[in-house]
Amino acid sequence: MKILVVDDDADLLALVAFALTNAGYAVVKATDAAPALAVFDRELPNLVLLDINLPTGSGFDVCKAIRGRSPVPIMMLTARGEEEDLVRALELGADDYLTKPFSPRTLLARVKALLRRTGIEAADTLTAGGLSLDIGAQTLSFAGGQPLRLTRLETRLLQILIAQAGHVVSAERLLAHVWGHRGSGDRQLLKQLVHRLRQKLERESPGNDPLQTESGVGYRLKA
Amino acid sequence: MKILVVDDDADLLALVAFALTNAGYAVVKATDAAPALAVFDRELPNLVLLDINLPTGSGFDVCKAIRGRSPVPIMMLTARGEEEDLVRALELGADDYLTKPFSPRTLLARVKALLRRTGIEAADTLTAGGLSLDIGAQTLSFAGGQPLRLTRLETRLLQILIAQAGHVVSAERLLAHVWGHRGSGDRQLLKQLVHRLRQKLERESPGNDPLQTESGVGYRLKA
DNA sequence: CCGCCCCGTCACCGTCTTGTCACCAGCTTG
DNA sequence: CAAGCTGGTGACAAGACGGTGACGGGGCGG
Repeated sequence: MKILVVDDDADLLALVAFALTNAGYAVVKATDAAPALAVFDRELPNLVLLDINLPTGSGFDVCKAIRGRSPVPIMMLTARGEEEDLVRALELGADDYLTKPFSPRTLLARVKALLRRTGIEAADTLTAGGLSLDIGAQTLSFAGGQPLRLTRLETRLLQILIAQAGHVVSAERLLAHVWGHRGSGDRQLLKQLVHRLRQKLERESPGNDPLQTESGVGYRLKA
Repeated sequence: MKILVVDDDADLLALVAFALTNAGYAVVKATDAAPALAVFDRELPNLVLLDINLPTGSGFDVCKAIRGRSPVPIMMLTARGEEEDLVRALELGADDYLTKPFSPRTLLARVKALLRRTGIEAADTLTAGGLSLDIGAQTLSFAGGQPLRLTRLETRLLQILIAQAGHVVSAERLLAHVWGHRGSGDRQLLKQLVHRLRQKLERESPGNDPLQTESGVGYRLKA
């Protein structure tokens, strides 16, 4: 589940990104109107959090532009006292709004409700390099092949590797993402998990290991 | 399809009731917390529209009380500026919310969306993969076969599985839908229900189990 | 009141998942 | 070359998970 956050206030942006990331969402950021659209086209997020006040161009234009190319749910962020703007945004196709200041808890509850409302809950698949990971169903599909069942840990491992496809992901980061802080420093866990996942992949598509070992650093998924 | 509307504003109540009635729903009304629960128990509506601000007792208590006895979808009605209350309601088990003022058109769209999402569509029969479920009669028919009698829980289980045919439905979601929040986390209930349903289906159509187990995730109905 | 059905609960079993240990090979370093 | 580190591999066991049978309480109709 990928969320685009657009706000020119760097502090707020960082806070929101932190809260969402902690809740398991992938976050992409933009601080102005034009970059926001560029990031949108590149990342195709599942939800957009959009500030009304942007340095150049307003949130309205961004809202309208996004709505012109996708039915993705949009939640506007407004300062108190901008209620009139709000109405305009809703008419332009925004789905919901949130008044600043708000707590991370509020943000998460509203984001979840909006996702539920628009029915985009579990339908998130990550794709890279001929692999397609369905996180909800815990399955992995090769380009044109039938789905392969994965375990919980294997899914978590691939989730981050596919999201970062082509880039090395450090062992520490993998450990933190798959096991939480508990597994910190235990490379053996990671060794075994990679080993077992490779066996599964090998059986499915022999002689083509997409998991590359970066000695002394971590692992990388072939792009 | 019966909808309970709870609001102390008589004008709004009349307006909402009018819009819903026109759209073909049966509407029952209440203007305060205690009567709302009484009406709920008597009428067992399929959906609840619930104002947060009530003369005596708050919408929270009503929401919690209803959620304690039924997984019926609940949509909260809030005035602008009550966002904090909203979060609490969502955490208490409300499924969606609507901010006043709203147009009748918006109301209908959201009510329909919520009913669709929770699988309680107006359609009395759901069909998928050669199975046809009559919710009102609690019967299931195979393609070309005679109807099979189901229990209440079996009907609720199949209702969501058929609505999501071909897609995995998580155990958590099944538990929430069949038992409400009470059954949360109790996989044994689900195990037994699936077991009993499979026995019934097996007797009816041997060697053809449409319920697929997705280990570690949930169940899926063959499309 | 009695029997039947629904369904919550317990117990047991086989399978799968996962943490842990042991060992090996390759590379680097002194 | 020896020692140490890193990564790959096999094996084992505890625990989780799903399937199954059985028991019994509560509600309902006869």
